Formats: sequence, C-alpha cells, structure tokens
Amino acid sequence: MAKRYTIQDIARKAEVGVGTVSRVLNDDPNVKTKTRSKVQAVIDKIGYQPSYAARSLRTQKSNTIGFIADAVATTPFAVNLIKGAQDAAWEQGKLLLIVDADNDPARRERALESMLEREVEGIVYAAMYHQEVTLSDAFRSVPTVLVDCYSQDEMYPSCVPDEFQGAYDATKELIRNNHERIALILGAELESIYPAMRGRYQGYCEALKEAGIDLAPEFVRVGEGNAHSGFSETSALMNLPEPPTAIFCCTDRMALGTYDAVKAVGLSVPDDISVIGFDNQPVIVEQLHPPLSTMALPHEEMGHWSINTLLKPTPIPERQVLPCPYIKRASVKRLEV
Amino acid sequence: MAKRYTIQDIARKAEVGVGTVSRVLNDDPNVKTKTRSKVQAVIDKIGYQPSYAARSLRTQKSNTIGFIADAVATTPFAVNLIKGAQDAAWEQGKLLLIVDADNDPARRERALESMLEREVEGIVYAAMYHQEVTLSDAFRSVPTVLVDCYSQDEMYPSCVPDEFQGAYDATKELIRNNHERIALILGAELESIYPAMRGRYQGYCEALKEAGIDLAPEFVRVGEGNAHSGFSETSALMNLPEPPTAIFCCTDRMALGTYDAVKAVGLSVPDDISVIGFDNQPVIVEQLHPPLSTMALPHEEMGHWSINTLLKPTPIPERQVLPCPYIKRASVKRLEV
DNA sequence: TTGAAAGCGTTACCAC
DNA sequence: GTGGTAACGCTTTCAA
Repeated sequence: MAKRYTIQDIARKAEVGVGTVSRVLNDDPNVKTKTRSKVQAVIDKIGYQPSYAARSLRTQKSNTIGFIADAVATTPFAVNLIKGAQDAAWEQGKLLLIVDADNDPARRERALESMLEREVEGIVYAAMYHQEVTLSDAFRSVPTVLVDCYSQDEMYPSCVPDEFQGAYDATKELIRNNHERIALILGAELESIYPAMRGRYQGYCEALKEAGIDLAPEFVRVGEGNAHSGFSETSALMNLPEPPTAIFCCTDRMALGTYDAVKAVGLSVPDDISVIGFDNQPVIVEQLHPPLSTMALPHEEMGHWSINTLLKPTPIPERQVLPCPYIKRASVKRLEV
Repeated sequence: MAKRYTIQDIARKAEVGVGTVSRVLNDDPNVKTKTRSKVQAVIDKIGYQPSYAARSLRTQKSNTIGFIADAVATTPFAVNLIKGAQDAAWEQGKLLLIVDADNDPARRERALESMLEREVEGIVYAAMYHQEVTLSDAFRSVPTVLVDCYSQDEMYPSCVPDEFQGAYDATKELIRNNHERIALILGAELESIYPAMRGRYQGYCEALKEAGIDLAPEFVRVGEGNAHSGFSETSALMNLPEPPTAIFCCTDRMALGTYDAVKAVGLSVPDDISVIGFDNQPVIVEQLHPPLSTMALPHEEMGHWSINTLLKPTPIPERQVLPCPYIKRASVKRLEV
C-alpha cells in the first residue's frame, strides 16, 4: 500500500502554498485558472485523495449521514430503500451510518444520540410502511428528513408513495382492458392508522367514476393485508351471484390468497379473473403463477430522495409524493368486447 | 445543541493533564486507580464523547469498515446480513460503509478502491448465495473476510452456512416424527456451481442411513429452486405408486409449489404430507398456509461473525461453518405408529 | 505515574 | 490572488 500523499506534497510539487491547494480542492473561485490547472495536474498525476479525518476535524463536519430505519429486519422492502440512499450518498461522497431502531422508541432515541455524538450532518428517518410518526424534539437539533412517513406537525421534509395515483392507475389499467366488474380488496380498515388504504380506495373510486362505472358496494372488501384474508375475501367475491372479472388487491400478500381462492373454485388467473396487486413485493411477485402485475412502491426512489433532499442547502419541510409505477407481468387478461 | 466537550475540558475539571485523560479513555494500565476514577467521574458526569475525526486523524485509523455486498437488491436475505454486521460494528464503535457491487466485477473493484481511499480498516465481502468466488489481488492489501462464500485459494477467513447439518437435522426431524417415506427435492443439480445442494444432499443421505432407512432413488428429485419446479417435482412424487409422507424441499420457494401440488391432488399439508423447507425465506414462510417449518440460513449470525472476525488481532484464513437452526412452524405432522 | 508538547492533514484567516 | 500559520481534538513520545 503506497504512502498517502498530503496536501503538503502537492503544494511542494506544484510550487504553491498549501492554502492554494486547498482552494483548488474546494473550488474556491479566487484562484487563477493557470495556477488551478497546474495544481490540478499534480493532483491527478499522483492520484491524491484528501483525508476525510483531517477534513472532518477541521470543518467539524463528519461527511456522515445517519439513517435510522424502523423494523428493517422484518420487511423485504428495506433493502431497496437502503440501496437507494446508499447510492445517492456514495455519489456525494458521504457515508451512511445505518441503524435499525426495531420499532422501539427508546432504541430510536439512543440511535439518534449516538449519531449526534458522531456529528452526523443529518438524519434520514425511514419507516417501513407509510404512516404518521411523532419524533422527539431531539430531532430538531439536526437536519432531518422523513421517508415513507410524515410527522403530524409537518416540521420535516418527507416523502411518501402516491397511493392515490397507484390505485387510480391500477384500476384504469383494468378498465383499459375492458373490465367493468372490478372488485377491490383493501388491506386494512379505511380508518386504520396507515393512510395507504384511504388513498388507494380513493384512487379506485375516482378511476371508476371517470369511466362511468358505478361503484358496487359488494365489490369492496376489507382484508387484513395477509394471504389468509386475501383468500377469504376473494372466496366471498367468487360466491357472489355475479362475481367480478377483475380484482385489485391492495397488497401483494393478499393476492397470494386470491390466487388460491380462484383455484379453489376451479377458475384460473388470468383467464377467468384478472388480478393486480400493490407493493411489488419481492419473491411473491415472481414466484406466483402467473407472475403478478402490480403497482410498485418507489422504495429506491425514496432512498435517493432522502439523501438528495437532506443535502440541499435549505430543505423545505413539505410532503413529497412519489409515483407508484405499474409493473406489468401476466395476471391481467384483456377482455374481448 | 450543547457545545461539545473536549479532552481539555475533562482535564481541567479533573485537574489532570490531557495525557492522563487520554490514557483513561484508552484503558492504559499505567494510571493509578484513584486518578482513573476521578477522571472517569468527570467523563460520566458531563457525558463526554471523544471525537472520531480527531482520533482517526491522529491514529491514522478510520474506524470504518467496508461492506461490499453482491446483488443486495435482489434478495430478501441481505437485510439480515446487513443488520447482523451493523449491530456488531456498532457495538465496537465502528461505522459500516455499505456498497452494493451488483454482481459486477468492475463495480466491485471500484468499490474496493473507494474504500481503500477512505482508509477502511477492513473489508467484508458478502455474497448472497453460498458460492466460490475469486477476488482480485487488490483485496490482499487490506484485511478481508468473506461471507456466504469462500475463495478457491482459501486466502481469507470465510463463513458459510452448514448445509450438511441443516439437511441432516431436517431429515432427522422428519424421522423423529415417524416418517420413513421421505422425499428430497434439490434446488439445483448436484454438480452446479453452488455447493449448497451437495451439502444438503449428503445431510439427507446421512440422516436416512443412520436411521436404517434405505435411500429410494425415486424419492430424490432435482428442481430449479423456484415455485414452478417445486410444483412439478412434487406432482411427480404424488403420482408415484407409493408416494412419500414427507417432503424435504431444499428451498422455501419450491415449497410454495409443493403446497400447490399437494392441494392439486386433493391432499393437504400437513395432514397428508409433511413439508420442511430450507432458507427461512421471509414472507414465504409466514404467508404460506400452514406456515412453513424450515431450516434457517444464519444470515444475521454471519453478519456478526464477519465484523468480529475482521476486528480480531490476527484473523486466521479458514472456512467457518455456521449452523442452520430448525424453525418449527406448522407444516410437519407427527405420524402415529 | 504523570504532565507537557509535538504532531496527524485539513481549512480559514491574515497579511502581502 | 496567494502564501504562511494557527487551530481542530486527539494520541504518543519524552522528561520529570
């Protein structure tokens, strides 16, 4: 491993002062073009790399961003969130200090403390499901952005998936394929603490309304988000005198049960029943037969957003809504009219 | 945000020199017990926290460990691996610099370079599936440990799951429940580049042998690891003149298909057929009905291991094998004799 | 066993 | 525009 060059070495070789080298490094405009290129040449030639430690010590900045994630270990989505944040941070020369708070407020607090001690430049707080959170006042002492959640007082910039647009597009897609008898299985009560289902319900209603299709109350079911409830709600749907031709499942996990229920009555997806899911949950979505068409939660994009927003000169405390794209697979069939 | 205390502040308040404070901080034995406790009292009282930047600058150590993961984004296991490593690193006061190399050797090389520039103290290289890897020579310039993989030359400490023991225990568990007609569905050819299936096959054979059960060739099937092949291999098994009473699926994803195939012939899990999977793959394992009993891949443990091994004074280049515990759920039924 | 002082590699201020 | 120099907070000699 070669000896590390310092700013002194550069200064000597370029025959300038260390101050000038520092200015070149930091894009200070007060350097003559000629001097700059002379210094830059030396830097490039020997492949000089500034010391993060020295820089941090001097500037009192850590080049580190804290990433507090809740319940990382219990959801396959965390990976994409972290990847998105990591990529964005890497590009800007920042390190990510990732801690899993395990959904425990005390742990969350301790994580924040430890991060403050390390002088992080900012905190990304990431929930694993779209929800409202209340953060302790301690978070105000450092720039903070929220991912997949928002605080009641809207004190921090935050980003959440566009549940409305996702559901609207999903329903629209079904309508475009000539479906009219479109059922909806919600993943939780409309009044639950998770706002996702409210948005999805509204998106579904709006798409129907625009297409001039009456909302059939018997087509709207409330499940619990898991495969089991997907099965029972779908069974109920299939036993209707006039069952739907398409089902929009508000979680991919419920779609798992939906597939089973459709099979159980001797029908098949997508030939008899078209299905669109929501979440684009890894594994489920590809392992199902046929592979499930679904609306993707923009986790990687939210990860990017979080770092880029945090690093802006003055982040504005507003709620950003990121689109949920349609991922076409093979669970929707076009109806002939 | 309170002003940060420095070692000077401590020294003044404790009426000692900064050197002494430093010695206390670093557990130097050459400090009188009385002095030590006096200094420690001040430290505790004002909650002093040393500056990582200053320490790094002075010691030329970064307190940072590089974590290169391949294909993080494509597997739900990555989360546990990262969590394990993160927890262990956190405990030792280290930061983790995580980069996803996306299975691209060039990216892997670039990641390593960037990490070396940041003077990481070591590198954890984590594959997402048990496999052999070849690392460029550049890795020799820094302490490196391998996770879920090993290098052909066994130059680095590495850890992999104990596939043999996992399969052995799974089969044993079935035998303990009085099963004798136990089928095996492998997730890949025995000769594939992934050594996992070889170990699992051997564990299965050994357990059978120990119990005095003859290996029935028609009970050993080779799938492709996915739900689709799980379905077809299970169907073949069920069509045998004397079908098995238990199936050991070498991947949970195949178990998904196994469940479907069992249902397709009008039977049920676990009443007619017991199933044990392998991998403890999130989502699948809980969403299946009944929940799948399976052998867990020790990802979090491997994460721990990687950091702890890296931080040892002199890591020894040997392959460590970590046990795969049995996770009991509800897919195994005890046969009455 | 302890205190004083010399750096570690930067940045930022102050002269020129 | 540029060069010198004093910090930043710590560890580690070296003397005492």
